[in-house]
Amino acid sequence: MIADLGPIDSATIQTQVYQRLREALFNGALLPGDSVTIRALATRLGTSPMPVREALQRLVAEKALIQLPNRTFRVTPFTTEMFIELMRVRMTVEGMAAAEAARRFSSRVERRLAQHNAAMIRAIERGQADAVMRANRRFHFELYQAADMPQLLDIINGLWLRAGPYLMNAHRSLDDPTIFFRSGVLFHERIMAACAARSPKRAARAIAGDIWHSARFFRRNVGKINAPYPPEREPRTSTAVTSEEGGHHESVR
Amino acid sequence: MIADLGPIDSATIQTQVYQRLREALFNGALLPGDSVTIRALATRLGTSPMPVREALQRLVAEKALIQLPNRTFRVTPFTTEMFIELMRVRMTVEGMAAAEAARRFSSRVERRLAQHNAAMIRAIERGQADAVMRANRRFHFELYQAADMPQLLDIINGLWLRAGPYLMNAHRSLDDPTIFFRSGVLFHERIMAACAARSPKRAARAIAGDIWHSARFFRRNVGKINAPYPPEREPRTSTAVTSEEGGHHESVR
DNA sequence: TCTCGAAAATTGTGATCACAGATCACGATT
DNA sequence: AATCGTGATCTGTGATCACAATTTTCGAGA
Repeated sequence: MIADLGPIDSATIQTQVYQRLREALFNGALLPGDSVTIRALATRLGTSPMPVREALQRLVAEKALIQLPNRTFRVTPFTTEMFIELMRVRMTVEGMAAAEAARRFSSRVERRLAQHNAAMIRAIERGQADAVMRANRRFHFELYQAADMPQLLDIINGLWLRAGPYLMNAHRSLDDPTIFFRSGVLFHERIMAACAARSPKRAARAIAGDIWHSARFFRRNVGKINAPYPPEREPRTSTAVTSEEGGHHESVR
Repeated sequence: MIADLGPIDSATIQTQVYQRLREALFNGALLPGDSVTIRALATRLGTSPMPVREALQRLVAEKALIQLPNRTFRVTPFTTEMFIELMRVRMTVEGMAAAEAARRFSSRVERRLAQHNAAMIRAIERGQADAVMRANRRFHFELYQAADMPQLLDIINGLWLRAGPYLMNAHRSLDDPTIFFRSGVLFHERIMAACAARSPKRAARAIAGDIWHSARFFRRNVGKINAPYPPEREPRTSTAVTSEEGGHHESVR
Protein backbone atom coordinates (compact mmCIF):
# COMPACT_ATOMS: atom_id res chain seq x y z
CA MET A 1 0.00 0.00 0.00
CA ILE A 2 3.09 2.16 -0.19
CA ALA A 3 3.16 4.76 -2.94
CA ASP A 4 6.22 3.25 -4.50
CA LEU A 5 7.00 5.60 -7.28
CA GLY A 6 9.77 4.95 -9.71
CA PRO A 7 8.59 1.77 -11.40
CA ILE A 8 11.96 1.56 -13.14
CA ASP A 9 11.08 -1.88 -14.40
CA SER A 10 13.91 -2.07 -16.91
CA ALA A 11 12.38 -4.28 -19.52
CA THR A 12 13.37 -7.79 -20.44
CA ILE A 13 16.21 -8.30 -22.86
CA GLN A 14 13.86 -9.40 -25.60
CA THR A 15 11.99 -6.15 -25.25
CA GLN A 16 15.18 -4.16 -25.51
CA VAL A 17 16.18 -6.05 -28.63
CA TYR A 18 12.73 -5.54 -30.04
CA GLN A 19 12.82 -1.81 -29.46
CA ARG A 20 16.22 -1.39 -31.00
CA LEU A 21 15.17 -3.23 -34.10
CA ARG A 22 11.98 -1.26 -34.21
CA GLU A 23 13.89 1.98 -34.05
CA ALA A 24 16.25 0.78 -36.74
CA LEU A 25 13.28 0.07 -39.00
CA PHE A 26 11.62 3.37 -38.18
CA ASN A 27 14.77 5.23 -39.04
CA GLY A 28 15.36 3.33 -42.22
CA ALA A 29 18.62 1.87 -40.92
CA LEU A 30 17.45 -1.46 -42.24
CA LEU A 31 16.60 -1.72 -45.89
CA PRO A 32 13.69 -3.74 -47.23
CA GLY A 33 14.99 -7.14 -48.21
CA ASP A 34 17.84 -7.09 -45.74
CA SER A 35 18.18 -10.41 -44.03
CA VAL A 36 18.46 -10.68 -40.28
CA THR A 37 19.76 -13.73 -38.51
CA ILE A 38 19.29 -14.68 -34.90
CA ARG A 39 22.83 -15.62 -34.04
CA ALA A 40 24.45 -12.68 -35.78
CA LEU A 41 22.21 -10.25 -33.94
CA ALA A 42 22.71 -12.03 -30.66
CA THR A 43 26.45 -11.82 -31.04
CA ARG A 44 26.34 -8.18 -31.98
CA LEU A 45 24.12 -7.35 -29.03
CA GLY A 46 26.05 -9.55 -26.65
CA THR A 47 23.21 -11.84 -25.63
CA SER A 48 22.15 -15.37 -26.23
CA PRO A 49 19.98 -16.15 -29.24
CA MET A 50 16.88 -16.56 -27.12
CA PRO A 51 15.81 -12.95 -26.63
CA VAL A 52 16.57 -12.21 -30.27
CA ARG A 53 14.37 -15.08 -31.38
CA GLU A 54 11.38 -13.72 -29.58
CA ALA A 55 12.01 -10.17 -30.72
CA LEU A 56 12.18 -11.29 -34.35
CA GLN A 57 9.06 -13.37 -33.99
CA ARG A 58 7.25 -10.37 -32.67
CA LEU A 59 8.36 -8.24 -35.58
CA VAL A 60 7.16 -10.96 -37.91
CA ALA A 61 3.78 -10.85 -36.21
CA GLU A 62 3.69 -7.12 -36.91
CA LYS A 63 4.66 -7.77 -40.54
CA ALA A 64 7.74 -5.63 -40.19
CA LEU A 65 9.75 -8.73 -41.01
CA ILE A 66 8.77 -11.70 -43.07
CA GLN A 67 9.88 -15.24 -42.77
CA LEU A 68 10.66 -16.82 -46.11
CA PRO A 69 9.67 -20.42 -46.76
CA ASN A 70 13.30 -20.67 -45.89
CA ARG A 71 12.46 -19.71 -42.37
CA THR A 72 15.03 -16.95 -42.65
CA PHE A 73 14.05 -13.45 -41.60
CA ARG A 74 14.00 -10.47 -43.94
CA VAL A 75 12.86 -6.90 -43.72
CA THR A 76 9.53 -6.99 -45.52
CA PRO A 77 10.05 -5.94 -49.13
CA PHE A 78 7.21 -4.19 -50.88
CA THR A 79 6.13 -4.25 -54.45
CA THR A 80 4.75 -1.02 -55.84
CA GLU A 81 1.23 -2.42 -55.55
CA MET A 82 1.71 -3.28 -51.89
CA PHE A 83 3.16 0.13 -51.23
CA ILE A 84 0.16 1.81 -52.77
CA GLU A 85 -2.19 -0.37 -50.77
CA LEU A 86 -0.34 0.55 -47.60
CA MET A 87 -0.67 4.22 -48.41
CA ARG A 88 -4.37 3.85 -49.05
CA VAL A 89 -4.82 2.14 -45.72
CA ARG A 90 -2.81 4.86 -44.07
CA MET A 91 -5.04 7.50 -45.62
CA THR A 92 -8.20 6.12 -44.11
CA VAL A 93 -6.80 4.97 -40.79
CA GLU A 94 -4.73 8.06 -40.11
CA GLY A 95 -7.54 10.11 -41.53
CA MET A 96 -9.80 8.70 -38.86
CA ALA A 97 -7.27 9.55 -36.18
CA ALA A 98 -6.95 13.08 -37.51
CA ALA A 99 -10.70 13.50 -37.55
CA GLU A 100 -10.98 12.43 -33.95
CA ALA A 101 -8.06 14.65 -33.01
CA ALA A 102 -9.86 17.56 -34.60
CA ARG A 103 -12.89 16.89 -32.44
CA ARG A 104 -10.82 16.81 -29.29
CA PHE A 105 -8.45 19.56 -30.32
CA SER A 106 -6.90 21.61 -27.56
CA SER A 107 -4.67 24.63 -27.55
CA ARG A 108 -2.01 22.50 -25.95
CA VAL A 109 -1.64 20.12 -28.87
CA GLU A 110 -2.07 23.06 -31.22
CA ARG A 111 1.00 24.61 -29.68
CA ARG A 112 2.99 21.41 -29.83
CA LEU A 113 2.03 20.72 -33.43
CA ALA A 114 3.22 24.19 -34.34
CA GLN A 115 6.50 23.51 -32.58
CA HIS A 116 7.07 20.30 -34.48
CA ASN A 117 6.31 21.96 -37.77
CA ALA A 118 8.65 24.84 -36.92
CA ALA A 119 11.38 22.33 -36.11
CA MET A 120 10.73 20.71 -39.44
CA ILE A 121 11.16 24.02 -41.24
CA ARG A 122 14.40 24.73 -39.43
CA ALA A 123 15.73 21.30 -40.32
CA ILE A 124 14.85 21.86 -43.96
CA GLU A 125 16.71 25.14 -44.02
CA ARG A 126 19.74 23.47 -42.54
CA GLY A 127 19.52 20.62 -44.98
CA GLN A 128 19.30 18.01 -42.23
CA ALA A 129 17.13 15.41 -43.88
CA ASP A 130 17.10 13.05 -40.91
CA ALA A 131 15.94 15.80 -38.59
CA VAL A 132 13.21 16.64 -41.07
CA MET A 133 11.91 13.12 -41.04
CA ARG A 134 12.07 13.04 -37.28
CA ALA A 135 10.09 16.24 -36.93
CA ASN A 136 7.58 14.98 -39.44
CA ARG A 137 7.11 11.84 -37.42
CA ARG A 138 6.67 13.78 -34.23
CA PHE A 139 4.09 16.01 -35.84
CA HIS A 140 2.01 13.12 -37.05
CA PHE A 141 2.09 11.18 -33.83
CA GLU A 142 1.38 14.23 -31.76
CA LEU A 143 -1.78 14.54 -33.78
CA TYR A 144 -2.71 10.87 -33.63
CA GLN A 145 -2.10 10.72 -29.94
CA ALA A 146 -4.49 13.59 -29.49
CA ALA A 147 -7.23 11.36 -30.85
CA ASP A 148 -7.01 9.41 -27.59
CA MET A 149 -7.68 6.09 -29.25
CA PRO A 150 -4.97 3.70 -28.11
CA GLN A 151 -5.96 0.80 -30.31
CA LEU A 152 -6.10 3.00 -33.38
CA LEU A 153 -2.70 4.38 -32.45
CA ASP A 154 -1.33 0.86 -32.29
CA ILE A 155 -2.50 0.16 -35.78
CA ILE A 156 -0.91 3.35 -37.04
CA ASN A 157 2.33 2.44 -35.35
CA GLY A 158 2.31 -0.82 -37.23
CA LEU A 159 1.70 0.95 -40.51
CA TRP A 160 4.59 3.32 -39.94
CA LEU A 161 6.84 0.49 -38.90
CA ARG A 162 6.21 -1.23 -42.19
CA ALA A 163 6.48 1.95 -44.20
CA GLY A 164 9.57 3.17 -42.37
CA PRO A 165 12.19 1.36 -44.39
CA TYR A 166 10.74 3.03 -47.48
CA LEU A 167 9.71 6.47 -46.34
CA MET A 168 12.91 7.05 -44.41
CA ASN A 169 15.08 6.14 -47.35
CA ALA A 170 13.06 7.36 -50.28
CA HIS A 171 14.00 11.00 -50.00
CA ARG A 172 17.54 10.00 -50.88
CA SER A 173 16.36 9.03 -54.32
CA LEU A 174 15.04 12.51 -54.99
CA ASP A 175 17.03 15.13 -56.87
CA ASP A 176 15.88 17.88 -54.57
CA PRO A 177 14.23 16.60 -51.40
CA THR A 178 13.74 20.17 -50.28
CA ILE A 179 10.74 20.85 -52.45
CA PHE A 180 9.25 17.60 -51.24
CA PHE A 181 9.84 18.50 -47.62
CA ARG A 182 8.37 21.96 -48.05
CA SER A 183 5.16 20.63 -49.49
CA GLY A 184 4.91 18.50 -46.38
CA VAL A 185 5.07 21.61 -44.27
CA LEU A 186 2.21 23.11 -46.25
CA PHE A 187 0.05 20.06 -45.67
CA HIS A 188 0.79 20.22 -42.00
CA GLU A 189 -0.42 23.79 -41.88
CA ARG A 190 -3.58 22.72 -43.62
CA ILE A 191 -4.04 20.00 -41.03
CA MET A 192 -3.58 22.41 -38.16
CA ALA A 193 -6.04 24.83 -39.69
CA ALA A 194 -8.62 22.07 -40.01
CA CYS A 195 -8.12 21.05 -36.41
CA ALA A 196 -8.32 24.63 -35.20
CA ALA A 197 -11.59 24.89 -37.06
CA ARG A 198 -12.73 21.71 -35.32
CA SER A 199 -13.51 20.20 -38.68
CA PRO A 200 -13.02 16.43 -38.63
CA LYS A 201 -13.69 16.01 -42.31
CA ARG A 202 -11.21 18.66 -43.36
CA ALA A 203 -8.60 17.22 -41.03
CA ALA A 204 -9.06 13.75 -42.47
CA ARG A 205 -8.84 15.11 -46.01
CA ALA A 206 -5.71 17.06 -45.17
CA ILE A 207 -3.96 14.04 -43.68
CA ALA A 208 -4.96 11.92 -46.63
CA GLY A 209 -3.60 14.63 -48.89
CA ASP A 210 -0.31 14.66 -47.05
CA ILE A 211 0.04 10.91 -47.31
CA TRP A 212 -0.99 10.70 -50.91
CA HIS A 213 1.24 13.54 -51.91
CA SER A 214 4.27 11.90 -50.35
CA ALA A 215 3.29 8.60 -51.88
CA ARG A 216 3.39 10.19 -55.30
CA PHE A 217 7.00 11.11 -54.72
CA PHE A 218 7.94 7.65 -53.62
CA ARG A 219 5.95 5.38 -55.81
CA ARG A 220 8.49 5.32 -58.60
CA ASN A 221 11.33 4.67 -56.21
CA VAL A 222 9.90 1.74 -54.31
CA GLY A 223 11.94 -0.65 -56.37
CA LYS A 224 15.15 1.31 -55.99
CA ILE A 225 15.09 1.15 -52.23
CA ASN A 226 14.86 -2.61 -51.94
CA ALA A 227 18.00 -4.44 -51.01
CA PRO A 228 19.62 -6.49 -53.76
CA TYR A 229 17.04 -8.92 -55.03
CA PRO A 230 16.79 -12.25 -53.34
CA PRO A 231 16.34 -15.03 -55.89
CA GLU A 232 13.00 -16.73 -55.62
CA ARG A 233 13.40 -20.48 -55.40
CA GLU A 234 10.95 -23.19 -54.57
CA PRO A 235 10.31 -24.69 -51.14
CA ARG A 236 12.41 -22.08 -49.43
CA THR A 237 14.42 -19.21 -50.74
CA SER A 238 17.38 -16.97 -51.09
CA THR A 239 20.59 -16.32 -49.30
CA ALA A 240 21.11 -14.98 -45.83
CA VAL A 241 23.60 -12.20 -45.42
CA THR A 242 24.12 -12.91 -41.72
CA SER A 243 26.11 -9.95 -40.52
CA GLU A 244 28.67 -7.67 -42.12
CA GLU A 245 29.08 -8.73 -45.73
CA GLY A 246 30.83 -5.58 -46.90
CA GLY A 247 29.79 -2.53 -44.94
CA HIS A 248 26.40 -2.66 -46.56
CA HIS A 249 23.90 -0.95 -44.33
CA GLU A 250 22.04 -3.23 -41.95
CA SER A 251 23.23 -1.39 -38.89
CA VAL A 252 21.37 -2.60 -35.86
CA ARG A 253 24.21 -1.03 -33.94
CA MET B 1 12.21 -25.90 -61.35
CA ILE B 2 9.78 -28.76 -60.81
CA ALA B 3 6.16 -27.75 -60.36
CA ASP B 4 5.94 -29.43 -57.01
CA LEU B 5 2.35 -28.94 -56.10
CA GLY B 6 1.02 -30.03 -52.77
CA PRO B 7 2.96 -27.64 -50.56
CA ILE B 8 1.56 -29.50 -47.58
CA ASP B 9 4.26 -27.81 -45.59
CA SER B 10 2.90 -28.91 -42.26
CA ALA B 11 3.88 -25.87 -40.31
CA THR B 12 6.17 -25.65 -37.36
CA ILE B 13 4.80 -26.64 -34.00
CA GLN B 14 4.71 -23.07 -32.82
CA THR B 15 2.52 -22.20 -35.79
CA GLN B 16 0.16 -25.03 -34.98
CA VAL B 17 -0.09 -23.91 -31.39
CA TYR B 18 -0.65 -20.37 -32.54
CA GLN B 19 -3.44 -21.34 -34.87
CA ARG B 20 -5.22 -23.42 -32.29
CA LEU B 21 -5.13 -20.60 -29.80
CA ARG B 22 -6.25 -18.22 -32.48
CA GLU B 23 -9.18 -20.40 -33.29
CA ALA B 24 -10.04 -20.74 -29.64
CA LEU B 25 -10.12 -16.96 -29.34
CA PHE B 26 -12.12 -16.55 -32.52
CA ASN B 27 -14.68 -19.02 -31.29
CA GLY B 28 -14.87 -17.49 -27.87
CA ALA B 29 -13.58 -20.66 -26.21
CA LEU B 30 -11.30 -18.45 -24.17
CA LEU B 31 -12.86 -15.74 -22.09
CA PRO B 32 -11.36 -12.29 -21.64
CA GLY B 33 -9.29 -12.32 -18.50
CA ASP B 34 -8.55 -16.02 -18.64
CA SER B 35 -4.95 -16.69 -17.82
CA VAL B 36 -2.79 -18.86 -20.03
CA THR B 37 0.45 -20.41 -18.89
CA ILE B 38 3.23 -21.78 -21.00
CA ARG B 39 3.85 -25.05 -19.22
CA ALA B 40 0.21 -25.93 -18.76
CA LEU B 41 -0.47 -25.42 -22.44
CA ALA B 42 2.67 -27.30 -23.42
CA THR B 43 1.63 -30.24 -21.32
CA ARG B 44 -1.87 -30.23 -22.66
CA LEU B 45 -0.63 -30.09 -26.24
CA GLY B 46 2.10 -32.61 -25.64
CA THR B 47 5.06 -30.43 -26.60
CA SER B 48 7.88 -28.66 -24.89
CA PRO B 49 7.31 -25.13 -23.62
CA MET B 50 9.34 -23.62 -26.46
CA PRO B 51 6.74 -23.56 -29.25
CA VAL B 52 4.10 -22.38 -26.82
CA ARG B 53 6.28 -19.50 -25.72
CA GLU B 54 6.63 -18.18 -29.20
CA ALA B 55 2.97 -18.65 -29.99
CA LEU B 56 1.95 -16.69 -26.91
CA GLN B 57 4.43 -13.94 -27.69
CA ARG B 58 2.95 -13.63 -31.11
CA LEU B 59 -0.55 -13.33 -29.73
CA VAL B 60 0.69 -10.67 -27.37
CA ALA B 61 2.10 -8.79 -30.35
CA GLU B 62 -1.34 -8.95 -31.92
CA LYS B 63 -2.90 -7.70 -28.67
CA ALA B 64 -5.02 -10.80 -28.41
CA LEU B 65 -3.25 -11.53 -25.15
CA ILE B 66 -1.69 -9.14 -22.71
CA GLN B 67 1.19 -9.67 -20.41
CA LEU B 68 0.61 -8.31 -16.95
CA PRO B 69 3.43 -6.58 -15.07
CA ASN B 70 3.44 -10.04 -13.62
CA ARG B 71 4.67 -11.34 -16.93
CA THR B 72 1.78 -13.76 -16.89
CA PHE B 73 -0.41 -14.05 -19.96
CA ARG B 74 -4.09 -13.23 -20.05
CA VAL B 75 -6.75 -12.97 -22.70
CA THR B 76 -7.04 -9.22 -23.23
CA PRO B 77 -9.91 -7.89 -21.15
CA PHE B 78 -11.77 -4.88 -22.46
CA THR B 79 -13.43 -2.04 -20.69
CA THR B 80 -16.59 -0.70 -22.22
CA GLU B 81 -14.65 2.30 -23.54
CA MET B 82 -12.08 0.09 -25.23
CA PHE B 83 -14.82 -2.03 -26.71
CA ILE B 84 -16.50 1.01 -28.20
CA GLU B 85 -13.22 2.24 -29.60
CA LEU B 86 -12.63 -1.14 -31.19
CA MET B 87 -16.05 -1.03 -32.78
CA ARG B 88 -15.41 2.43 -34.16
CA VAL B 89 -12.15 1.31 -35.66
CA ARG B 90 -13.88 -1.68 -37.15
CA MET B 91 -16.49 0.56 -38.72
CA THR B 92 -14.00 2.59 -40.66
CA VAL B 93 -11.52 -0.17 -41.46
CA GLU B 94 -14.09 -2.74 -42.47
CA GLY B 95 -16.05 0.01 -44.14
CA MET B 96 -13.05 0.68 -46.31
CA ALA B 97 -12.79 -2.99 -47.20
CA ALA B 98 -16.47 -3.13 -48.04
CA ALA B 99 -16.15 -0.06 -50.23
CA GLU B 100 -13.31 -1.59 -52.17
CA ALA B 101 -15.17 -4.88 -52.43
CA ALA B 102 -18.12 -3.02 -53.91
CA ARG B 103 -15.86 -1.55 -56.59
CA ARG B 104 -14.49 -4.96 -57.50
CA PHE B 105 -17.74 -6.81 -57.04
CA SER B 106 -18.26 -9.91 -59.12
CA SER B 107 -21.16 -12.27 -59.56
CA ARG B 108 -19.01 -14.98 -58.06
CA VAL B 109 -18.65 -13.32 -54.67
CA GLU B 110 -22.26 -12.20 -54.92
CA ARG B 111 -23.27 -15.82 -55.13
CA ARG B 112 -21.07 -16.85 -52.26
CA LEU B 113 -22.23 -14.02 -50.04
CA ALA B 114 -25.80 -15.08 -50.68
CA GLN B 115 -24.90 -18.63 -49.72
CA HIS B 116 -23.35 -17.54 -46.45
CA ASN B 117 -26.33 -15.43 -45.58
CA ALA B 118 -28.67 -18.30 -46.43
CA ALA B 119 -26.66 -20.56 -44.17
CA MET B 120 -26.98 -17.97 -41.46
CA ILE B 121 -30.76 -17.91 -41.83
CA ARG B 122 -30.95 -21.69 -41.68
CA ALA B 123 -28.82 -21.73 -38.54
CA ILE B 124 -31.07 -19.16 -36.93
CA GLU B 125 -34.15 -21.22 -37.67
CA ARG B 126 -32.50 -24.24 -36.14
CA GLY B 127 -31.40 -22.26 -33.13
CA GLN B 128 -27.75 -23.14 -33.64
CA ALA B 129 -26.08 -20.02 -32.32
CA ASP B 130 -22.55 -21.20 -33.02
CA ALA B 131 -23.38 -21.93 -36.62
CA VAL B 132 -24.91 -18.48 -36.89
CA MET B 133 -21.74 -16.84 -35.72
CA ARG B 134 -19.71 -18.99 -38.08
CA ALA B 135 -21.82 -18.06 -41.06
CA ASN B 136 -21.67 -14.42 -40.08
CA ARG B 137 -17.91 -14.60 -39.96
CA ARG B 138 -17.74 -16.27 -43.35
CA PHE B 139 -19.99 -13.64 -44.84
CA HIS B 140 -17.86 -10.78 -43.60
CA PHE B 141 -14.55 -12.26 -44.64
CA GLU B 142 -15.86 -13.30 -48.01
CA LEU B 143 -16.62 -9.65 -48.54
CA TYR B 144 -13.36 -8.35 -47.16
CA GLN B 145 -11.36 -10.80 -49.17
CA ALA B 146 -13.08 -9.53 -52.28
CA ALA B 147 -11.46 -6.16 -51.65
CA ASP B 148 -8.17 -7.78 -52.65
CA MET B 149 -6.18 -5.77 -50.11
CA PRO B 150 -4.08 -8.25 -48.14
CA GLN B 151 -2.67 -5.78 -45.66
CA LEU B 152 -6.09 -4.38 -44.90
CA LEU B 153 -7.35 -7.91 -44.44
CA ASP B 154 -4.59 -8.56 -41.94
CA ILE B 155 -5.66 -5.61 -39.89
CA ILE B 156 -9.25 -6.77 -39.92
CA ASN B 157 -8.17 -10.22 -38.83
CA GLY B 158 -6.46 -8.67 -35.85
CA LEU B 159 -9.55 -6.69 -34.97
CA TRP B 160 -11.74 -9.77 -35.07
CA LEU B 161 -9.26 -11.73 -33.06
CA ARG B 162 -9.46 -9.17 -30.30
CA ALA B 163 -13.21 -8.85 -30.54
CA GLY B 164 -13.78 -12.59 -30.76
CA PRO B 165 -13.83 -13.37 -27.06
CA TYR B 166 -16.61 -10.79 -26.69
CA LEU B 167 -18.67 -11.12 -29.83
CA MET B 168 -18.69 -14.88 -29.71
CA ASN B 169 -19.89 -14.95 -26.13
CA ALA B 170 -22.07 -11.90 -25.94
CA HIS B 171 -25.12 -13.42 -27.59
CA ARG B 172 -25.39 -15.72 -24.61
CA SER B 173 -26.20 -12.72 -22.46
CA LEU B 174 -29.22 -11.85 -24.57
CA ASP B 175 -32.73 -12.92 -23.70
CA ASP B 176 -33.59 -13.67 -27.27
CA PRO B 177 -30.55 -13.78 -29.56
CA THR B 178 -32.81 -14.56 -32.49
CA ILE B 179 -34.00 -11.02 -33.02
CA PHE B 180 -30.39 -9.90 -32.87
CA PHE B 181 -29.32 -12.49 -35.40
CA ARG B 182 -32.16 -11.61 -37.76
CA SER B 183 -31.24 -7.96 -37.83
CA GLY B 184 -27.77 -9.06 -38.86
CA VAL B 185 -29.28 -10.85 -41.82
CA LEU B 186 -31.04 -7.67 -42.85
CA PHE B 187 -27.84 -5.67 -42.73
CA HIS B 188 -26.15 -8.31 -44.83
CA GLU B 189 -28.81 -7.95 -47.46
CA ARG B 190 -28.28 -4.22 -47.43
CA ILE B 191 -24.57 -4.79 -47.92
CA MET B 192 -25.13 -7.12 -50.85
CA ALA B 193 -27.50 -4.65 -52.45
CA ALA B 194 -24.93 -1.88 -52.12
CA CYS B 195 -22.27 -4.06 -53.67
CA ALA B 196 -24.54 -5.15 -56.48
CA ALA B 197 -25.16 -1.47 -57.15
CA ARG B 198 -21.41 -0.94 -57.20
CA SER B 199 -21.80 1.75 -54.59
CA PRO B 200 -18.75 1.93 -52.34
CA LYS B 201 -20.24 4.54 -50.05
CA ARG B 202 -23.43 2.63 -49.46
CA ALA B 203 -21.46 -0.56 -48.84
CA ALA B 204 -19.28 1.17 -46.27
CA ARG B 205 -22.32 2.65 -44.57
CA ALA B 206 -24.06 -0.70 -44.50
CA ILE B 207 -21.08 -2.45 -42.92
CA ALA B 208 -20.71 0.31 -40.39
CA GLY B 209 -24.39 -0.06 -39.63
CA ASP B 210 -24.03 -3.77 -39.11
CA ILE B 211 -21.12 -3.30 -36.73
CA TRP B 212 -22.70 -0.48 -34.80
CA HIS B 213 -25.97 -2.27 -34.49
CA SER B 214 -24.32 -5.34 -33.04
CA ALA B 215 -22.20 -3.15 -30.77
CA ARG B 216 -25.35 -1.66 -29.30
CA PHE B 217 -26.49 -5.11 -28.28
CA PHE B 218 -23.19 -5.93 -26.66
CA ARG B 219 -22.10 -2.73 -25.04
CA ARG B 220 -23.96 -3.31 -21.83
CA ASN B 221 -22.69 -6.85 -21.53
CA VAL B 222 -18.99 -6.21 -21.97
CA GLY B 223 -18.46 -6.42 -18.24
CA LYS B 224 -20.47 -9.58 -17.84
CA ILE B 225 -18.32 -11.54 -20.25
CA ASN B 226 -15.03 -10.93 -18.53
CA ALA B 227 -13.58 -13.74 -16.52
CA PRO B 228 -13.64 -13.32 -12.74
CA TYR B 229 -11.82 -10.14 -11.93
CA PRO B 230 -8.11 -10.34 -11.38
CA PRO B 231 -7.11 -8.18 -8.40
CA GLU B 232 -4.97 -5.26 -9.40
CA ARG B 233 -1.86 -5.10 -7.24
CA GLU B 234 1.28 -3.11 -7.56
CA PRO B 235 4.45 -4.25 -9.32
CA ARG B 236 2.79 -7.23 -10.90
CA THR B 237 -0.68 -8.62 -10.55
CA SER B 238 -3.17 -11.32 -9.91
CA THR B 239 -3.12 -15.04 -9.71
CA ALA B 240 -2.55 -17.47 -12.51
CA VAL B 241 -5.10 -20.16 -12.97
CA THR B 242 -2.71 -22.47 -14.78
CA SER B 243 -4.94 -25.20 -16.13
CA GLU B 244 -8.09 -26.86 -14.91
CA GLU B 245 -9.13 -25.09 -11.75
CA GLY B 246 -12.66 -26.42 -11.67
CA GLY B 247 -13.95 -27.09 -15.17
CA HIS B 248 -14.18 -23.39 -15.77
CA HIS B 249 -13.98 -22.77 -19.47
CA GLU B 250 -10.47 -22.09 -20.82
CA SER B 251 -10.56 -25.00 -23.21
CA VAL B 252 -7.65 -24.87 -25.59
CA ARG B 253 -8.39 -28.50 -26.06
C1' DT C 1 35.38 -22.86 -68.91
C1' DC C 2 31.39 -24.82 -67.34
C1' DT C 3 28.59 -28.18 -64.82
C1' DC C 4 27.61 -31.11 -61.34
C1' DG C 5 28.03 -33.09 -56.69
C1' DA C 6 29.51 -33.79 -52.08
C1' DA C 7 31.36 -31.88 -47.88
C1' DA C 8 31.26 -27.87 -44.73
C1' DA C 9 29.07 -24.05 -42.72
C1' DT C 10 24.85 -21.60 -41.49
C1' DT C 11 20.02 -21.34 -40.47
C1' DG C 12 15.81 -21.68 -37.53
C1' DT C 13 13.38 -25.04 -34.42
C1' DG C 14 12.73 -27.53 -30.41
C1' DA C 15 14.09 -29.54 -25.86
C1' DT C 16 16.16 -29.15 -21.42
C1' DC C 17 18.11 -26.85 -17.62
C1' DA C 18 18.95 -22.94 -14.31
C1' DC C 19 17.28 -18.94 -12.15
C1' DA C 20 14.91 -14.80 -10.19
C1' DG C 21 10.59 -12.99 -9.04
C1' DA C 22 5.97 -13.65 -7.49
C1' DT C 23 2.27 -16.23 -5.41
C1' DC C 24 0.43 -19.46 -2.35
C1' DA C 25 0.11 -22.50 1.80
C1' DC C 26 0.79 -23.15 6.27
C1' DG C 27 2.24 -22.53 10.84
C1' DA C 28 4.13 -19.80 14.74
C1' DT C 29 3.50 -15.75 17.36
C1' DT C 30 0.93 -12.22 19.51
C1' DA D 1 -8.75 -15.63 16.45
C1' DA D 2 -6.07 -12.65 13.56
C1' DT D 3 -1.55 -11.49 11.60
C1' DC D 4 2.73 -11.99 9.94
C1' DG D 5 6.66 -14.55 8.24
C1' DT D 6 8.78 -18.46 6.03
C1' DG D 7 9.23 -22.13 2.92
C1' DA D 8 7.19 -24.59 -1.19
C1' DT D 9 5.47 -23.92 -5.68
C1' DC D 10 4.61 -21.79 -9.99
C1' DT D 11 5.71 -18.18 -13.38
C1' DG D 12 8.30 -16.37 -17.43
C1' DT D 13 13.15 -15.49 -19.02
C1' DG D 14 17.46 -16.67 -20.66
C1' DA D 15 21.28 -19.94 -21.87
C1' DT D 16 22.93 -24.08 -23.96
C1' DC D 17 22.67 -28.10 -26.68
C1' DA D 18 21.04 -31.17 -30.49
C1' DC D 19 19.14 -31.56 -34.95
C1' DA D 20 17.27 -31.31 -39.64
C1' DA D 21 16.97 -28.46 -43.56
C1' DT D 22 19.29 -25.32 -46.44
C1' DT D 23 22.83 -22.79 -48.45
C1' DT D 24 27.42 -22.24 -49.66
C1' DT D 25 31.93 -23.70 -50.87
C1' DC D 26 34.97 -25.98 -53.54
C1' DG D 27 36.89 -29.51 -56.21
C1' DA D 28 36.32 -33.30 -59.80
C1' DG D 29 34.82 -34.32 -64.28
C1' DA D 30 33.45 -33.10 -68.96
